[in-house]
Amino acid sequence: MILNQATDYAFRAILYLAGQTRGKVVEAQAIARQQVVPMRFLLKIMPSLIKAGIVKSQRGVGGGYYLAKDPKDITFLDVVEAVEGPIAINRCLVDEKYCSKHGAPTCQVHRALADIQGILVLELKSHNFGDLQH
Amino acid sequence: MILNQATDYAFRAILYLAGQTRGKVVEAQAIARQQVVPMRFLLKIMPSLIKAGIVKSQRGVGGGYYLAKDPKDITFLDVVEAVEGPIAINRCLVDEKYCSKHGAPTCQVHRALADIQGILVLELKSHNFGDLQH
DNA sequence: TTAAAGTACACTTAATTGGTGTACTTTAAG
DNA sequence: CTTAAAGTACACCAATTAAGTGTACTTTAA
Repeated sequence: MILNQATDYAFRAILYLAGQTRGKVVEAQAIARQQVVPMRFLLKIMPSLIKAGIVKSQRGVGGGYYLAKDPKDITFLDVVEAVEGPIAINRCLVDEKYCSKHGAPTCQVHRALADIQGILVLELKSHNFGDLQH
Repeated sequence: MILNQATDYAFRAILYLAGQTRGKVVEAQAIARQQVVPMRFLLKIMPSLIKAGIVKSQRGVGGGYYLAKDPKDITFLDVVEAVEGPIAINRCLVDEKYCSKHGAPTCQVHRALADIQGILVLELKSHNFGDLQH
């Protein structure tokens, strides 16, 4: 029931990029140093943010990263899902084979968990990186 | 960002006990069989539910488990915390040393996460095993 | 006294986490 | 057109956690 370190680093990287003037290309080195993230690990995380359309990169000399959209359009949910994949607070919510009642509608635990997960997803969606800026 | 298997099994065990007539002692064997939980693993989980005051046990011949209180007074949060310990969606919420800004109030990611976690905890608290019974 | 039950604790195997190593590709600048 | 600074790709690794087992023990009704 915990976000992993990669997600935490992703939050910080995006927060940092959101604090730059829009479109400014920032090298990994700078993000890593400023946000106290192991540089090599950050470099491994960034591509998933790119695939998710959250940041863009520029390769070659003077390259780096910049946000692909306005910070207020980047939610916590976007970042979590980009790094960890779709949210599932219990594996029975992903794959029915893990539901001892095989076939969700009869399992009341399943229903309650789906409920709770729904609220969590909404809440993650309601926080964005624009709000964090002030 | 997922509950572990032990917690899932605990939910099912409690759901099963909640479906029995109040105070009836049910042996681990029966819970395991009915809820499709590996018996030995269940036996390892139950003591944490006992420590948390959620179930009680009777040892010896004819022994087993029964709920320590009314199902409606057992929340999902109670069970999660009994099995997994206090909830923390990010380690920076538990131990400041993991917050790159050392000292929470200045870190905006930290604040947003604390917010989200608060909602999650409330939601877990709002579901109980009495509601599941009908 | 016996056998059925829960308890305790050590162990095991596999997966996941958090990183690193090494080689590669892209690209601005000289 | 070469160089060096940057990101990318993919394989590897050590430590931790997850999920489950083995074995010995304690409690207790019959």
